[in-house]
Amino acid sequence: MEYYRWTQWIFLRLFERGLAFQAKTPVNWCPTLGTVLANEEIIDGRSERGNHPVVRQPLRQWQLRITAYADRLADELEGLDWPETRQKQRDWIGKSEGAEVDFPLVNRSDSLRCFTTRPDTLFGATYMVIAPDHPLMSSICTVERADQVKAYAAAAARKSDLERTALGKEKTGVFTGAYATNPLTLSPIPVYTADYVLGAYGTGAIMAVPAHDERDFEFARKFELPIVEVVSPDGQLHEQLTEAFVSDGIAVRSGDFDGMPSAEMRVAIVERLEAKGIGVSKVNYRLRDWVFSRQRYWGEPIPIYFPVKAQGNPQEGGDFEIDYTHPIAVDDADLPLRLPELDDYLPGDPQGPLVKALKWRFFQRDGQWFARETNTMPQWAGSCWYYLRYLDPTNSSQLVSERAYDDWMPVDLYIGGGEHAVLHLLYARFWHKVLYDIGVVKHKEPFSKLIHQGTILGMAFRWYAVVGPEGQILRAIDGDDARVVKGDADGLLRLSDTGEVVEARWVLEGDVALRDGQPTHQELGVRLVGVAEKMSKSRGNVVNPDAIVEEFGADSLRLYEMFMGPLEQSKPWQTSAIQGVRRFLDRVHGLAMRDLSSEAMSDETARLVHRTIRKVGEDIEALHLNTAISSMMILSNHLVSIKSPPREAVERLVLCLSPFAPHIAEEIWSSLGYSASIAQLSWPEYDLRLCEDALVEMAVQVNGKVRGRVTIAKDAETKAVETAALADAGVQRFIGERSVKKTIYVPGKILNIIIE
RNA sequence: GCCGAAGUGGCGGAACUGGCAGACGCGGCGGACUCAAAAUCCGUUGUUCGCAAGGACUUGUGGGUUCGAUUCCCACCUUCGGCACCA
Repeated sequence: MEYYRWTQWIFLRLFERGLAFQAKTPVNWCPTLGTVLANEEIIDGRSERGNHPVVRQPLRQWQLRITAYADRLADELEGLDWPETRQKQRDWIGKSEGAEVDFPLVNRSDSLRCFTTRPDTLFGATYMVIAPDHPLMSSICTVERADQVKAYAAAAARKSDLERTALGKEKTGVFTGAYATNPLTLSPIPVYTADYVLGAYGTGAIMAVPAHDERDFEFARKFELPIVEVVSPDGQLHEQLTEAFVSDGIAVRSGDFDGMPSAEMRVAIVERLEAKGIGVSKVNYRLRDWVFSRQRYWGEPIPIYFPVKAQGNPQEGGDFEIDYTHPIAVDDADLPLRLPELDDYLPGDPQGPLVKALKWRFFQRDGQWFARETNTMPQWAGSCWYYLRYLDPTNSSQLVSERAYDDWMPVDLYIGGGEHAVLHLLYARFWHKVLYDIGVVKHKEPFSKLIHQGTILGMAFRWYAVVGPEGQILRAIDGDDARVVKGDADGLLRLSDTGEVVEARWVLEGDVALRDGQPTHQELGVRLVGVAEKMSKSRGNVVNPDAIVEEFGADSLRLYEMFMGPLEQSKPWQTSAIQGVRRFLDRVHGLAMRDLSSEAMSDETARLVHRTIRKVGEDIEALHLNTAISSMMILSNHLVSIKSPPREAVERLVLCLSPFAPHIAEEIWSSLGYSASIAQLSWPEYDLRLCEDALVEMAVQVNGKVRGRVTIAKDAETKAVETAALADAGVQRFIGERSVKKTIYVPGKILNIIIE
């Protein structure tokens, strides 16, 4: 509650600055969840959570004006140490520069404004398209067309995104009966409506230039509209275009602009339009404002209330009418605004379940009734700024103290799943920037370095079952049989030679037999192919970490997860492989229990110890945790082989291991006789001189192939190396009688002798 | 379709800045211990030709640059992730 007090506090700052506002807009209403979802939370027309259908429906909603920050959100990504996610966010924001152009409507005094990124193709605009939900729609369409247009618009509204995409890209649309004038050619052009134009983007209307836009080209073909080339690749005129030419070129059929290159013309045209007052240069974003209200109980209450006209006492069921046009902020001093107790907090009502809390919802002040907002905030709200509150969680007077902020911020390394690449990470950056603007934080960006950890996949082994018409298994074939192909029409797998239908079948790691080194089906004897996929119940390849901890221990699980491979990579879980890290931990433990020598380390051991310290330290910095562990394994293998391992070496190994396997390291440390925690110690130092060898074993190549090796001083002179190399029997054998043409010597690396 | 990432042994993976491909681990094989098994320990393990010494081949495919390419360049194939009528 102390936490969401500050979430509400931030909301009020957003509200004061006009960044939180109400709008009655078509939203993505999910009847099953009883709530509204952001575009980002919908995948193929279904909810990301639970996969329920979603419909478009107008509803009063709170929105956050993230679009006001679009430019900064895109530009300030520059300089962050982030992976590909930077580009993903830029794509999501989708900045596009162009112009808005007015097309006067024929027989009317007003015009239709459209957005285009290609003002240079304006002379080729042969028709216009407006979105089915365009506000001017009902007024511009002619009487005789009205029914058809209305039917089309209604059908488009019903279509979910899923249906729109499932129907392929076949263009549909109807003529509205209206005409507009191309402001440069002055010819009248028809105005169509089609759902390939989106009401929510740009102005909801486009000028269609079929010669230079693939979608317009397709539409023009279908409706037999004129296609006029105005940009030519070579400056020549072409009559019949077989496809849209979308690249830049040379202007043709464009009056006094003829001959101008596209880039230049874009500027010139906008200047002309601006001079005439019929156009303006304009930047648009794909990013939409963020629908921030949810119709659920479990969310921070939105600290806003509204005046009410009431007949009687609305707390006791009296009639009331809420004036949503006058939102009033709750005083900061009255925060947090808590959730009321509710018997039934299931969602369903489009205003949210809080409408049922009459005592909470309505209150009276100076004889006037007011009603609280019954929508609540989404889950994202709290996660937008938790990294700040973590620094100073008990502070009751400030969101975060300056001292705590300076001690910790910005976040040096943020490790999070790739699924948050555009949702959470964009929202959090937006809030951070607002907090920056009001002086709560001092950095423009919260997270300096970002890493997405890879998903751990479940491993399953495939074979193919040849199935008969009733689904019975006729016989089994190898999981890598090349004859298995996917049918184009039905998507079923078939054998390319016999045409029989086959199905992929799966067995788990534990049921795989090995024959001649090949994974094989225990009973059927067919070859299996290991396939790593996202863990899912249906495939049965889910691994429960609790069971792993139970069997191998928490340190083994940690260590194995780090040892599997690069942090950022998706990698398959192999329960058999965790045995390896468990063995390693057991060996280190066993090592420490042995009779340790207190004598100085041998030169060989000392070198390995110092090298390991360096390697592990560097690998931790670079987050190469797998190779850090492997170098500790090398050291432990070495120490195990010594009759009486030096105590000094073992202690340093345990110290290196402690961040990776803290529990067992602590345990070993205490059995080595120390009472203080190993976690309190600082990282061991290494001696650089011991990390480098004076002598190196160097490969000698003859014509690029390794034929021998010599042990020689690291920085030996070319002459000395050549002499040593030529003395090597293996090298001599390959040179024989032939003469040496040239030698290439890279000190410490290689000597390559080129012969005739 | 567009954008991004990645293809290395039976498997997970390693290889600094173009310099000995396969570290480390799993699995396999052989051995020790054991009545036996498990656990543990030792040896071995890319493919292939060869009795052997030794040779040839090998980092998705095909080209290129280079004395030398897993690494750089071009084209293609495959897999994974994201976006998908954004004018």
